[in-house]
Amino acid sequence: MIEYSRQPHYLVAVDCIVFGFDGEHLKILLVKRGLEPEINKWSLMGGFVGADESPDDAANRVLKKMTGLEGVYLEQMQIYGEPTRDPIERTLSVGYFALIDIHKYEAQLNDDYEAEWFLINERPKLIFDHNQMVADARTKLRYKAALHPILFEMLPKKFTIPQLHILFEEVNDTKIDTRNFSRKITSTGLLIKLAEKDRTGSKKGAFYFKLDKKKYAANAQAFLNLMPNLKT
Amino acid sequence: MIEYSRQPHYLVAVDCIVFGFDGEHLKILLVKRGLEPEINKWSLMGGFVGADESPDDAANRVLKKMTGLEGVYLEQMQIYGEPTRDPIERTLSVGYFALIDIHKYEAQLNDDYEAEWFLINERPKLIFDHNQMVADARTKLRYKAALHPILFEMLPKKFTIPQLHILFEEVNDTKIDTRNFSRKITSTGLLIKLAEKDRTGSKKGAFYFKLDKKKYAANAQAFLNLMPNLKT
DNA sequence: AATATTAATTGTCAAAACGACAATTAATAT
DNA sequence: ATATTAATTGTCGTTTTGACAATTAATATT
Repeated sequence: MIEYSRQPHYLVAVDCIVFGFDGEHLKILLVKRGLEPEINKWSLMGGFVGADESPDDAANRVLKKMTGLEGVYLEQMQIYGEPTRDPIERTLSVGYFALIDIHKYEAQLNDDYEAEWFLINERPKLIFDHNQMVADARTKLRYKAALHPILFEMLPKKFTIPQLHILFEEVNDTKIDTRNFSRKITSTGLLIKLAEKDRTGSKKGAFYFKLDKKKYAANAQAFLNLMPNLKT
Repeated sequence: MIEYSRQPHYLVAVDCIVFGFDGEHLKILLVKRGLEPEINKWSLMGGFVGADESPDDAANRVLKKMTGLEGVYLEQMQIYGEPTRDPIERTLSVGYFALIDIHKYEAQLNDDYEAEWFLINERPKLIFDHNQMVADARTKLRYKAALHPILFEMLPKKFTIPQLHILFEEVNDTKIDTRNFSRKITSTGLLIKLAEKDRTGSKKGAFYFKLDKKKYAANAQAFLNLMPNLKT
């Protein structure tokens, strides 16, 4: 019987930075930790990787368990593996960021877990290295969203250009010219204009759009230059 | 004494895809595996993450041990964690890709390990999921290199535009117009032209350039659009 | 019912970047 | 001296960008 003798073994966990958008601000979903140490402190959604699952499986399981949602946009970020990051026992954690439609979540809120949305800039201090994870996720979200049309994942199926516009500004923490933005985003050819208008936001109303799934899939790897290189 | 009861523990490893460039082709450095199972088969450079080191530390240690090189460009790729990827015992592996100056390595070749450079397209079948890792690394290298000036890492301190040009073509497996390429690459402002010329490649000779480290550091996060959008 | 108001959308335009392709240059080889 | 070769610099029409103006479609006000 072959074996890898005398190599140390570790716990492996996943932690998810769950991003949502309430129409005005970028938010993250946090939970009160349910086990010692640091019980009842705010933390990211996470859990240990089980014997019969991959880290990706584990992240999906954790999200399903805590939010009730399946098929969520999930992206592996990086591994956090400093030897002393968990005071109890060496644990490596795979960081993921998730983009979810905040309204979908609220619809099927699971009260078994004390979960709460926080404005990204007004979040409480988190346990362990979770603060660093959030900072990294924010950076990665910006990076990815500047090149790939992923922010749609945080909006309902039908959305308006102004909604998308605010979301882009929030994620990038900058002002973007509305006029240039709508032209650029429609020129990607990824949006299908619907007949219906959203009249809640303004007098004129803004047309709803939906995503062209085929083109979305086809453009998943291409670079789109969705963010302007602001001059001056 | 708090503990995380009854959670499974796993081995955690690192595997490195080491890229190099011989002036003509993109290559990867492989080693003959030194332990069972699959002993003497070709594999990536790897090792287990020790008790007192992070995965990043481990990757650097492995590279130092097997190539003698320190301070190598190393980037975390993703974790490979399918439950059955290692037949002996569950092992999760963090994949890294490394870019090294092939000549630097040859200079201090360490014969304790049977290491050999292979053309990226003529490599032998590798153990476990290492073939997938190489494919992923290639994709990620392309992605990153299209936006960030990292390919310099595979060239000597002094290099010529034609050298860089061939490297870009190799990495992206496409032809790039020489005339447009040299203008684009110099217009980034990242290169400093030296007085000396390389006369080995042609009659006219090509000027050597070196990297402007300051600007390189400043542009590490910016997008540069280094690859043309080939039309037709 | 006309008018003011507001936010969405479409227009304009100059500057910059892009990419196809030509011409020139600096060396060596004949 | 001339041919040859690869490096480099030029040219130019097209597309993209981003600053900013004008128009449009609705509701609210008078």
